Amino acid sequence: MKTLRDVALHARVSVATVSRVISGDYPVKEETRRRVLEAINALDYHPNGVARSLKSAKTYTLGVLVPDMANPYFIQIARALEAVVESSGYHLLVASSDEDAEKEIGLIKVFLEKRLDGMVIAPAAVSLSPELASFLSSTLSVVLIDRVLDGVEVGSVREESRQASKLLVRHLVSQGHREIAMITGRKLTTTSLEREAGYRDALQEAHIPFCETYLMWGDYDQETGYLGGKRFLSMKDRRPSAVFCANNLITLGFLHAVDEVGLRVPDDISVVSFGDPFEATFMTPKMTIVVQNPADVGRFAGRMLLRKLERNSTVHDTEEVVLPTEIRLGSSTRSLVVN
Amino acid sequence: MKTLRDVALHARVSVATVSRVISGDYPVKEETRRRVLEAINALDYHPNGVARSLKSAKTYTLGVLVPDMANPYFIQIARALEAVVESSGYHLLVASSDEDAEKEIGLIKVFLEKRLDGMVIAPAAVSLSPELASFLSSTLSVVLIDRVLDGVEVGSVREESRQASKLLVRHLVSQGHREIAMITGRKLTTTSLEREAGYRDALQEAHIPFCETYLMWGDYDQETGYLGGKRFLSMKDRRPSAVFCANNLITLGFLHAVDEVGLRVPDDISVVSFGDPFEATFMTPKMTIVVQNPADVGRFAGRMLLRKLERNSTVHDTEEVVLPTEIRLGSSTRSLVVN
DNA sequence: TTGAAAGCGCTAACAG
DNA sequence: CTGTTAGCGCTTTCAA
Repeated sequence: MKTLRDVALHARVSVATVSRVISGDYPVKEETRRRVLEAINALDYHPNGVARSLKSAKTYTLGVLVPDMANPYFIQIARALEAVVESSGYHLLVASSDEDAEKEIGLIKVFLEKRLDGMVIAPAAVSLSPELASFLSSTLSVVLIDRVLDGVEVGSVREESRQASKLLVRHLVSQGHREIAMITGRKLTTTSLEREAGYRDALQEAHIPFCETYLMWGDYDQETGYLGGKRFLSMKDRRPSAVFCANNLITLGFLHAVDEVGLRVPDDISVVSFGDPFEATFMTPKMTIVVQNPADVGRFAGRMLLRKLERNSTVHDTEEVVLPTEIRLGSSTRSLVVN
Repeated sequence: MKTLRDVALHARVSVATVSRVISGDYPVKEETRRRVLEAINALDYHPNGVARSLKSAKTYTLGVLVPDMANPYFIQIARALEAVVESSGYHLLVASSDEDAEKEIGLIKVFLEKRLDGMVIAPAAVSLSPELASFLSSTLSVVLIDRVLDGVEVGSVREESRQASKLLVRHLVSQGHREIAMITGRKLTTTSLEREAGYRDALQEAHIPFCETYLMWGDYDQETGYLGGKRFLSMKDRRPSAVFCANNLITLGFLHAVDEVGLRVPDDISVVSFGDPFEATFMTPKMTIVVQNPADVGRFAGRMLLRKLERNSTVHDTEEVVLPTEIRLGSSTRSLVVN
């Protein structure tokens, strides 16, 4: 790889002059500029961004840390994020913690060592070590998405979950369902808690007693949905008449189980879930879902991060954005009410 | 951010000693090491990877350039790639050219400037400028996937496409179809050409004349599948009895169109396509597809890249891996043959 | 076992 | 308009 010095030698000028030509906003004699440009071409010179970053203390790279790269939800967030920040000249590094708190800390450290200018985190853990937490928020521009992290006082963006869950379950109730099960992800994340709360809200509202056996905790993946399906569908005497799946992947796994057992939705069992509107359209039957909007989450988070970057201040900007969601009725539930 | 110097001052040793403690493989007196470690903790010191990279000329970061971040196919390649390289201590930067040759060149330059140690490219363009091409292959470890790039003499990995396409279409023929249309992505990419060739192979084999109006070119996205569907389904007199969709996204769009027009698969029209086995399982009806295996593509490419990195040589390793594919029959085609 | 010092390639004063 | 030079933070001889 060629360096500034090589170019300078070739063009018979100083490194400073070459640097000036490249940066563009310095007065350079036309003839000199031409010679330098020529040398750059002749030598296949590509500026060394590493050296530049060391000097300027800016990498123009941001990071996003998601809990699961296999989940389209987070991929879409990352895409939207990338689209927003790239227009301001930033690049995006995507990493996945695979829902592992250890790995998450490791990756945050990697981001720190790579001296990224800022990062967006969809936390796998509920909290970080106090040192890292306070260090993070004081050193870097950070925005949290989807979940909040105890002790990390920064801006955050997520989608409304509790009310949406309540509406979903209320819809089931209105159709006469009373044995309503729920399959959800790991305990104790912001979203899990909110979705469970919404579920309980709706039950309470309908005076349906909450039943421990109807609530299954697992991960936000297909495996959990599948296992949940197997469990609930095999309940001889009191098989639930409806199931609420807490995310898109769980839904897929659950439908797989339903199919395998030879049952049908909604004839044998009703299903409601969180999901992607497009995906849900191509499933059979069309699902009744809380329409999630990862692109908006990414956009908001991106803009918030850019704002922090510009102010390049460590202002305690603890804005907490909660985006509204809506539910979309499909044909995945059956009414038990006889008119 | 603290620096080595801060730590050295705090521990009352030289920067060299701190560096030695961190690197680990140097003899340091136990007492000194303890003091240094203490200082590191006390100061929240995180090594500056940028400075390290400048000094060592290694970034331990690889890049992957895909044509479309919205396509699960490439996402899965990236994931597998990441899994492979991370076990060797590398990080992965993912970027998308959005099928834009200009943008692709821009991103390659970004990768070059960031001094990534190597990169995997799924080219959007058919060729690069000769200079960049030769420069690339001589400067960096590069592996191509999915498509080949004229003039870039490096290793490549892709999935068999031509024979697979032929089998797919032959299956339709065996069921009595003769009006078989095809919807495919941009002209002139390796995979497009191979899939079209396979389609033609099968027609020729069955002595069915190739018909220009039955072949639609577009992009590898839902839009194209949708438009293709609208076009073919509205052919009054000679609507094709079967359609071959060249990738997963086109299939989704096509099915959307079928649905909108009020027709059904396979009763009104048969469909075969390239796709993800899992996805295809949850579509209705179960699709007849060429089972693609992006994870393997990612793994092979990753291992090939690591091999080059280790030899850290610019050996002209032009291995060209073509992974085998297979077709999986579903219920998305209807036999026109009366037994 | 430790310290001093020379760069890695670049930018930005400062001086001419 | 152009050149000289001092670092950015780190690793690594070379001496001590």
